[in-house]
Amino acid sequence: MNRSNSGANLPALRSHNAALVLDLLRTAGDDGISRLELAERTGLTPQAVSKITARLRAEGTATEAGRRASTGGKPRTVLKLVPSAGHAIGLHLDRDELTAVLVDLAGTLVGVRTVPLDLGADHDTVVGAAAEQARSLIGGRPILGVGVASPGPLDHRTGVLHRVTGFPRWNGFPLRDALAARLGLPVVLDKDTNAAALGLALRGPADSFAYLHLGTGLGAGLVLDGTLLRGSRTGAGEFGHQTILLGGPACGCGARGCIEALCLMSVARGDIAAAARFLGVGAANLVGLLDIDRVLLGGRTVMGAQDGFVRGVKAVLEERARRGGDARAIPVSVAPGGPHAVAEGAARLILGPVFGHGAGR
Amino acid sequence: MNRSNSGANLPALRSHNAALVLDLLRTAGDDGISRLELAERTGLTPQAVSKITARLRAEGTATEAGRRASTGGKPRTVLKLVPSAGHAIGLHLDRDELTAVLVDLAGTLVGVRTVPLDLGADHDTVVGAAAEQARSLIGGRPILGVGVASPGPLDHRTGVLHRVTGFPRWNGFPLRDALAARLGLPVVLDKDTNAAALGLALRGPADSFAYLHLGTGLGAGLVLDGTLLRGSRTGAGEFGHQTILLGGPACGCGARGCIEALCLMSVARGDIAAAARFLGVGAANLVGLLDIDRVLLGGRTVMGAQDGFVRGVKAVLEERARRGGDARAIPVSVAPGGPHAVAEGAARLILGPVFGHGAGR
DNA sequence: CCCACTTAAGCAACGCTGTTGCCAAAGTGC
DNA sequence: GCACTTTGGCAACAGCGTTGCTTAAGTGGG
Repeated sequence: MNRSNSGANLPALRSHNAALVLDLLRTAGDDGISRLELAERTGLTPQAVSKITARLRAEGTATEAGRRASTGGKPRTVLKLVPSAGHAIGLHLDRDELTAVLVDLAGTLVGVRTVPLDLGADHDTVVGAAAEQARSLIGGRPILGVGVASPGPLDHRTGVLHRVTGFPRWNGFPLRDALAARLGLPVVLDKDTNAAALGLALRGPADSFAYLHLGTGLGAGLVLDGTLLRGSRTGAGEFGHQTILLGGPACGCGARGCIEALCLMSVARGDIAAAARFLGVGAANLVGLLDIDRVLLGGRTVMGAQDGFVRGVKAVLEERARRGGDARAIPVSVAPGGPHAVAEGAARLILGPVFGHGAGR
Repeated sequence: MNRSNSGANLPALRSHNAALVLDLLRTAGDDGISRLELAERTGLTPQAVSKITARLRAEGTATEAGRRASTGGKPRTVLKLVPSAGHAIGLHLDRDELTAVLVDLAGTLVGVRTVPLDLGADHDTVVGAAAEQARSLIGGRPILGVGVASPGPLDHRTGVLHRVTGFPRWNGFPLRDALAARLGLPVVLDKDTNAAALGLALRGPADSFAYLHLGTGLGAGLVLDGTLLRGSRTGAGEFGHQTILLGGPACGCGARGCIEALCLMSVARGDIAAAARFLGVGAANLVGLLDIDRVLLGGRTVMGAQDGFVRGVKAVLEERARRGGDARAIPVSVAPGGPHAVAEGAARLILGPVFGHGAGR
């Protein structure tokens, strides 16, 4: 059941269990999963699973697809998700570019459109462009909703942008509601780093990780136990302005010794190893504080020197593990996913709740 | 409903709603709460609340206690928790002292015992002493369980201690099961900082905060949206060894520039202001990363110079807020609760689940 | 003082949930 | 070919919150 302060009734119970089963079907992917395995994994009785899957099959969300080998009796019937039963739109509003994707229930990319965008243009132009790209991808399909990833800061719960760095015009603009009104669809807004992290979270099992994004700035998306951490004001993940060198070089934010400043200065000097070490120190702080399972790196700067960054961050974390007497250090790797990763993650803002991955906070 | 990967059936639904109502009764305290207000707050229908409260009254957990003023019709009947309907034991195993408390359902202290303890003694002696103190407080009352707070690191899920700093003998000892076997009661084990934070979390509404504990070491308990963050290996909250001054003075952990080292050195010099500033820098990093609502300070060192620490930490956070253009800085205060705060928090490890504050992870 | 009105809370019937007991279907292997 | 194992559906059921209605217990105007 999802964490909440609200009471639960029978419809809530039903949709909770349905979402749980759907999530297992989604995770199973092309392998499929049998009714009995669903029963084991959910703790429900086989009969309850039969009823739930019958409903899902009736509405077209799931289907029978072959059977397993027998183990001495009737072989198990394999159930699979029907990815085409639902679609979601993901929009990535970047400073100079707009990426729109259409994905199916399984999260598979069905369509992409990328167009130049001037985030400095007026509200109507930008919202209009976003709506147009979304509509051109939909093509008459029933759509669950539209997820929008934008540079922060913003408020996820109200869907209002704050003072987006470099684009003061957007301060206070209710982007979510404006777009929802244009499209007549549910819209969810979140930070770009959060969308990226959510996309990564829904790829695997529910664990804890940090996604560190080094591009023109440095931000983080935090996933704890499979749930995106947004913080009280959608401000969580301000990783770039963590102080790691008191009295260090000045940062654009007005403070001194921020990771972002140290990293970017090293990158500007061409010293990837130094940048990676600074990033590693921040990652080590974060790993200690949150006790996460892994660290993922991404962003244009990282992608330009993947090995150097992974090696450098890994070295710092291994040093930390040795000091602590831990057998294994936290693994570091480059975040999977191509150039549309953020837009695909934005679509997961819509897909997540379908599979019981609640809104978080 | 609590977050979980397991299916929910009718008994689960029932206990979820019952816990929700109980939690509202607990929060209401002596003021009590009416059935209609319970219905509004839970989203359940008034009739459902009537049924649930009838069950709670039948089992003795809740009771009617007076009525509100009329607003033109039948006055609302006030319901209250019956604190004496259940009790829990909290044990605080410190390096040189054992504190045991008995609290009722409302978390009110009913009994305390403090005895000297040598954590360096053998397993049987320590477990025996803990069991004896617990038993002496119970006095025949029905007890929900025993919560144990111990210095870390340890594994909350298995109830096994790891290499407790300075006491290698405990490495790998299954303290939870050993104590449960002695007492014949459910036992939950957690870190002392986590117990303290949980105690603080259950005092007010579900928000997000960090409890920073500065004593012989420096640790943190993190509560996000009312839920204790334990991390994947009960290791979350390692705050003392966050690097904030690269290449700084050496720390006992083997690294350099850890907050703990900087703080303790300043304290040793008698420079509370400097120590507070270091603590503040760590707090600012944490506030940015997790976007929490408030910061609470505690521990013997802080208690010895409360004003100095609060002022120092507050100053750094205010500076941070000014840089970010935020109207208000995150408030800082000294954690409430007397000398038994950790033991009382340990008891909340048992009481929490009764009120739907799940085990977290 | 009475009566209309308002508000609170319970009773009874109900729809829907997952569960239980039972049985048919569909395999394996001696 | 028959005994056995395993899967999965059917039907009856207990229990959840909901709905429609009734009763209880106040206020306040005439």
